[in-house]
Amino acid sequence: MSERVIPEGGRKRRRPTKQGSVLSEQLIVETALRLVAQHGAEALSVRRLGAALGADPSALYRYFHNTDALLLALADEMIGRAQEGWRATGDWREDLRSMGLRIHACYLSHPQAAVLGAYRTTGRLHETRAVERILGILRSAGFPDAFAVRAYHAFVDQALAFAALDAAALALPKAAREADEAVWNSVYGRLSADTHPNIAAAFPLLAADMRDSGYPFALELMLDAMAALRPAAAEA
Amino acid sequence: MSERVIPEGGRKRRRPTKQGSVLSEQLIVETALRLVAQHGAEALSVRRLGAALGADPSALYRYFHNTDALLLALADEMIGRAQEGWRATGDWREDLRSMGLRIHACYLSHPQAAVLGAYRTTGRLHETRAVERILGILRSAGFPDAFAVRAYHAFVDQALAFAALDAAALALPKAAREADEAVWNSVYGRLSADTHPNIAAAFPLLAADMRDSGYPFALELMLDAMAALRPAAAEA
DNA sequence: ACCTTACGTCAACACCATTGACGTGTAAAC
DNA sequence: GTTTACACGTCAATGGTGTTGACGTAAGGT
Repeated sequence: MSERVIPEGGRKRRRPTKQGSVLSEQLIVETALRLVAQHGAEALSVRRLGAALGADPSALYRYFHNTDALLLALADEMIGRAQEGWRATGDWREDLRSMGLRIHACYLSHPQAAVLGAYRTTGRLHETRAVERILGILRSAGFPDAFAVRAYHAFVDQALAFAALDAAALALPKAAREADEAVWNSVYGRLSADTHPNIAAAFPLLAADMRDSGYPFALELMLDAMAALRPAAAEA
Repeated sequence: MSERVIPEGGRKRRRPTKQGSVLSEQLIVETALRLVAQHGAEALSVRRLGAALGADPSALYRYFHNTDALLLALADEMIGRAQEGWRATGDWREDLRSMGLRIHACYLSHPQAAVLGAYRTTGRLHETRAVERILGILRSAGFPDAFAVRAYHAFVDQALAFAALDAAALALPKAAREADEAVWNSVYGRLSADTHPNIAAAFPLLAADMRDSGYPFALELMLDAMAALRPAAAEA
């Protein structure tokens, strides 16, 4: 088939499908996200997406090289949505914090899609913009480049990793999620102080804390550590 | 089929397969892990696992309710292996560090199972032991319970989240993984300094750093921050 | 030696991603 | 205004996947 996909820029002949939809990369991405939001991640297949679009499944291959390319497009769309309306304040800690929490929150609002895309490198528009911004925050905070790069890497991966972890828990089939949650009371709440003294001593606090995401606190610890390592010359 | 699976305890009639293997839950788990380790994530399918065992694929359903149950069994096996031979040194930082790195490394060695198991709460033996140990490290380091619990949560979730993130990248089909890696050179290396000044300035460092996991550095930052928040009374 | 039944096997089902061939309608060329 | 080229939606087929019900055989208890 040599090359089936035409880049979105040069599309002219928009022929409607039998059922009347006019396809586009954008429409496909939006429909896919909607499909996932409504019926869960496992509902995303080429066949079902084709049906939801009112088109033959194989028509998608005119827009995306394969399903993986489609996933990357979904991932990038979500990064874009996370950054929508974000503004730098000039306070590096505050800017990193808000960026991290936004990414986390946005992925959690589409748990099923987050699971699919959080760990991909897309190289697409929204992603490069996010990278540029975060690097910019760190470099203009006065961190030397070598440190800024390592800090960028740790920060971004932490945000995406927690987002994926928390999203995955949310995206679990209802039965499995409830079973996992019940384990805290049915197993950890009943461990003997003889065999598990630390769990027994901390259990009430533990059960309460595990209900929420560990990300905000982990993020705060990371920012603390970065602040402590910031060159004295850069301090305000 | 009512109930096809017999719990491992009550198995008596071990009939060899046509090709002579004698199946067991343990053998299946081991073979699956070996399959994944040797031939990559894609090699793990019921059919291929059956072939590797010298048995009809459907025989597996006599041992596991479905593939999800099989993968959970793999994950449980891995938690055990991660802690095998671990010993506390009494230095809380060193103990947390070694525990975190072990979990991370162990999950990475079986990415396919890690992706599915990292965000589940099993409440099984190996898991409760790990929780007890980590809480113990923090409490006997002198952190008050309320802080120890939050720190435990952040620590564990960060280890699992990074493990899942890095494992997911490894578990990608070969083509997709290579494409993601190539993006760093083909996209980020070619961004103009006009539109993306920070990326352009930091690119060589960035490309080098992104090749490895961000976890070790993120872990170190977390330990730094915890050390700074440790009550003065507890300091040696 | 007889029963019971566990468990390995077989065949079938429903789904999946992907591809090559085909023809039609569109937009550009003249 | 007609013609022409080809983009793109459609169809059919391929080889993969997990899962299940029916079946017979050999193992274990008696």
